[in-house]
Amino acid sequence: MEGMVEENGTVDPLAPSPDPPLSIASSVQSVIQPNQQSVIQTAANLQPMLSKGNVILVGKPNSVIQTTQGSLQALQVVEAQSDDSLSEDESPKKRRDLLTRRPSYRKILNDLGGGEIAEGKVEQTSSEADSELSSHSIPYHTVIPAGAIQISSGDGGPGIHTLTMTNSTAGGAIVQYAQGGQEFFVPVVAQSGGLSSPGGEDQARKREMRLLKNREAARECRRKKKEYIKCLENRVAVLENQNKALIDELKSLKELYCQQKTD
DNA sequence: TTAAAGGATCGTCAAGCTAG
DNA sequence: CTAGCTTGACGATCCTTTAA
Repeated sequence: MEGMVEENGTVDPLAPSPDPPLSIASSVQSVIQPNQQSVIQTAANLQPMLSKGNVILVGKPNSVIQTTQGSLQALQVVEAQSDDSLSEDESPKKRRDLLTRRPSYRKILNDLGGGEIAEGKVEQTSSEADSELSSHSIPYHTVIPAGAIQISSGDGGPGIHTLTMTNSTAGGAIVQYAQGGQEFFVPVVAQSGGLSSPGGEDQARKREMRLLKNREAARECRRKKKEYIKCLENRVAVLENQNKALIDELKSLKELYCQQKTD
């Protein structure tokens, strides 16, 4: 690929999601938007690529972007760290942590600003996520204490129309959800405290509750992850378009220059 | 048609993070 | 400090694709 910024680097997913592809006129001004906190990850030896107009200086941490307007934009350069760079005597656990731990999607998308993932379990911002949810029929349910009935209104979740409590007993109940033509059931355990029970039973109930919550949390987490990945894919597409436009612009300017030279 | 391979999804555990 | 939330990892299961 003969791209400029992307040739040797990857665009950081944390960068705010871009506006629609820049017009040529504006893209000539700056590859990196002044108000965007972009991070460009590059190969080690990427040389300055433009001699005039925009200069992108990379290759060393804490580099700076200098624009024609004379304004300086701090650039955080993330040095690619391969697995090899981790010391060998690092314990497997620590090593694993170093490799895997990353900011939460909520944090990332909060940083993104516009691309915030819906907070809470029943909000949804992206229509794609909507379709995904419907196509996978992910049960968007809410844990409620036994004995209580929660009616979900329109904004309470995508397509949850009716809720009915069945089989309500002292120990718990089955909550029945109807979503479109589908129905699904969720066992709900009575919240501890209201019932006197032997310790073991209480423990087991607590565990059930914890597992249920974690199950839902995992679902939610996976949904966020998918949405986040879609965000990234969209961003890649936009940046590729920008890149293409810039290449075309460069080409036409070159042609113009050559033409004028021969005249 | 069927078995194998590979991918997707799920539930669970564990550890980090955060709000109160 | 603690309870609850979030998320990577892992194993199990299901689903789809592909070759025989």
